[in-house]
Amino acid sequence: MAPHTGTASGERRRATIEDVAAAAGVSVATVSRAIRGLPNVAISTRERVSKVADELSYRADPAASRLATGRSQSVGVAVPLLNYWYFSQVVSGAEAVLAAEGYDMIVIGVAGDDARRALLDGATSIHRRVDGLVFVDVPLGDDDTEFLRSRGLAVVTVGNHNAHFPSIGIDDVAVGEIAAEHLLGLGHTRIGIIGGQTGGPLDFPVPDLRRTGYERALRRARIDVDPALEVVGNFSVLGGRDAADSLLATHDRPTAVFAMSDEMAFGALLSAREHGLDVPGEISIVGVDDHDVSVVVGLTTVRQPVADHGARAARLVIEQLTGREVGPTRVERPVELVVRSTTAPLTTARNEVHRPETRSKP
Amino acid sequence: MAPHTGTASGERRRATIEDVAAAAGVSVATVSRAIRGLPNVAISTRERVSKVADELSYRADPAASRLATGRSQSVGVAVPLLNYWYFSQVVSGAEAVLAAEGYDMIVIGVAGDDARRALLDGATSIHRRVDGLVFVDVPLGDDDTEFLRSRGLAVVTVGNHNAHFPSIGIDDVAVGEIAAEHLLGLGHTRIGIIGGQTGGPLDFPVPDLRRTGYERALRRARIDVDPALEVVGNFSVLGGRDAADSLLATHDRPTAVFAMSDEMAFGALLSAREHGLDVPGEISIVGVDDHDVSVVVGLTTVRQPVADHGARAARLVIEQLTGREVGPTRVERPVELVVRSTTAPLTTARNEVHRPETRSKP
DNA sequence: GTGAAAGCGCTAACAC
DNA sequence: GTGTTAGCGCTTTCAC
Repeated sequence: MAPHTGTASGERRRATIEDVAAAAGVSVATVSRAIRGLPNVAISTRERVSKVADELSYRADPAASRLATGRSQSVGVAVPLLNYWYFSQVVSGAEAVLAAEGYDMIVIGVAGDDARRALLDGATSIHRRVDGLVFVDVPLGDDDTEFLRSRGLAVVTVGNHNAHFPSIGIDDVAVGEIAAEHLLGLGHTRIGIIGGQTGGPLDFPVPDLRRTGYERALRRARIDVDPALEVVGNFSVLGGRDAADSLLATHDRPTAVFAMSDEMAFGALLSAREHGLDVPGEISIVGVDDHDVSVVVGLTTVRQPVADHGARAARLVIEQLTGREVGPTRVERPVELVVRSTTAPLTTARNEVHRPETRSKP
Repeated sequence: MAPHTGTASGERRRATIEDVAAAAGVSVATVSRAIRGLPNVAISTRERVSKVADELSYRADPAASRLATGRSQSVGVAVPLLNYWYFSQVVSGAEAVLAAEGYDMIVIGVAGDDARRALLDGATSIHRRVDGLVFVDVPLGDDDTEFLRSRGLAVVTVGNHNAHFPSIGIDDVAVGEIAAEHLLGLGHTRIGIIGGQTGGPLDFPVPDLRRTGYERALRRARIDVDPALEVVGNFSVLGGRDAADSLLATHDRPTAVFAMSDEMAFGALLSAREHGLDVPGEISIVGVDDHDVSVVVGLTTVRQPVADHGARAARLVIEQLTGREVGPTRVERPVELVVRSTTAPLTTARNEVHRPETRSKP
C-alpha cells in the first residue's frame, strides 16, 4: 500500500481558489475573474494567475460553482428506453454537442409513467441537477409543462410536439403516407400495419400520427381501412415478429406490411421467414428510420436523420441557456423513402409454395 | 405571458431547509437529520418535519449537498462511441441500476486519446463531478490509473482488465477460440478474421485477445495463420462490409469469416450478398455479441450478456461507494456459441455459379 | 433529542 | 484593476 499513500500526488489535498490566490499574490475574486476570462483583469495578472493555477492543477469545484451560480452546467436527456437503436442515436447526437459546449449530459431512463412522474415531481426530482432537459418521445402533460416552465428549465422535445417548448421531429403523418403510398403504388391493397401500444413506456403520439398518414393514404386510394390489419409491435424486434406472426397467420393475410420502425420491420422479416413466405415475392415490408442494419437486410424504409435530432435538440437547449430567446418552434426535419429489396410489386400468384429468397442482388 | 407569471407555483422561490425548519419549528440540523433518516430524531419530530417538507415540496439542493459532503451522487460512464449497439447496451444496463440506487448517470464520449486525456486531465476534468466512473473498453494508462486512485474515485472497467480496479468482461481469448473451433469443426481451413484497428477511438486490447484465440485454435488444428486473412473492420457495419469486400475479392478467398462483432458480421453478410456469394453455402460467417438483430439474419454468433456487464459494473461502483471493499477482481461472464444459419459445413464445390440464398428455415 | 455555528469552495456585489 | 465580504443551501461537529 505504501507506494501510493506516501508523498505521491494523491497526498496533497486538491487546490482551492484560495491556494491559487495566495500563490499568485492576489485575491480570490481576481483569481475567479482571471480564470473565467472576465474583463477587468490586467494582462500580467491574468497570466500569472493562470500559470499558478496550472502548476497547482487547479480547477474550480463544480459543486461550489453550482451553488454560487445556480447553474449546473449539465443537461438531462430523458429517454424511454436507452437500449433501443433510435434512442441511442439521439442520445449519441446530443452527447457530441453537449460535450463540445462543456456541458455534462445526464441521461435518464423514463420507462413508464411513474418514472416520468418521479423525474419531475418525486424525491429524485431532476430540478436543480440540470440546467436544461431534452425529452425524447416522452409525453408531457400540462402539469409537467407548467412545472418545467416555472422552474425556468430550458427544455426541448424530440418527437412529440409541445406548445410551450421548441421541438425537433419529423412529419409523422407524412411518414405514414409515404410508406403506404409506396406500397399502394406497388399494387398492394391489403396492407398490414405494425405500430406502438397505448400505455407502457412507449406511450407517445407518434404511432397515432403515422397510422393517420397510413389511413389517409388508403382512403385516398379508396381502400377501406381494416382494423384487423393493425397490430402492436412495441417498437422492438421481437414485438415486431409477434405482431407479424398474428398478421401472417390469418387466412386473408396482407400482401404488405408497414412497420413503424425498422426494428419492428426486422421482426416482421423474421416472422415472414418463419412462415416460409418469400420477401418481397409474397410479402412486402417497409420500415421507418433507416437503422444501421437496414442496408444489410435490404429493408425498404422511410429514413429520418436520427442522430441529428439529438444534436439539434442539444443545440437548442444551449441556445436557451445562453440567453437567446427560442420560441416554441417546431423544427421539422426531412424524411426520405429509401427503396431496397423488401418491397416489390404485388404478384397475382398468391399463397403458392415457398421459394427461396431472391432478394440478393449481386 | 400573464398566466404563468402571476401567483402560480412558479412565483414562490423554492423552499430551502430553513423554510422547512421555520415551518416545523425546529432547527435546520434537525430537518437535515429527519429528512435523511439519521438517528437521534424523535419520532414525532421526524413526522412533523416530513409532513412540512412535503407541503413545501422541499428537496435538498444537490449542489449544496455536494459541496457540504463532497459526494455528487452521480457516476460517470465513459464509452468510446455511444451509438454502437454494444455500448448502448452497456450504458442501458448501467443506467437501470444507477437510477434505482439514486445516482445520476453522466455519460461521456471518449472517442480517441484526446478525449480520454481531457476527461482525466484537462480543463473539463471529470474530477469532483462524479463519485465513480465506469470505463467501457477505454484503455487506461498507468498515469490514468494513478490519477484515478489518488482522487479516490470508485472505478470499474468493462472489457479491459485493469490491475487496480475491478473489471467485468468475458474471456476474449476463449471467444476467438470458440468461433474458430466452430468453423474448423465444420471443415473450414481458410478462415478470414475481421477485427479492430490499432489507433482511433476503438483502440483496446479486445481485438488482440480474440485474434489470439483464433490463432491458437488454428495452430491446434495445424493450420497456418495467414496474415492476408486478417482485416480491419472497426466494429461497424460498414467497416465490416469493406473488410469482407477485401477478403472476398481475393482469388483465394476464405470459405469462412470470423467477425469480432455482430455488426461487422452484418457487414460481411452484406458484402457476401453483393459478391453474389451464398451464405452459408459458399461462405460461413460467425460474429460476436448476439445483437438484437442477429436472430433476424440468422447469424451464428458467440453471445455475451452485454447489458449485464453494465449493470454489474454499476453495482460494483456503488458497492465501493458504500464502503464495501472491492478488490481489483475480475468478473468473467460466460459466453455461449449460438449456432444459426450463417455457418455450415464446408462444401467441396467451390466458386460455382451463384445460387439464391437458402438460409430460410420455415 | 435538539440547536448553534462553522464550514464546504465558489461567485458577485460593492468599495476603493 | 483589485480586494472584501456576504451569500449560495446544505452537513456536521460540538454543546447542551
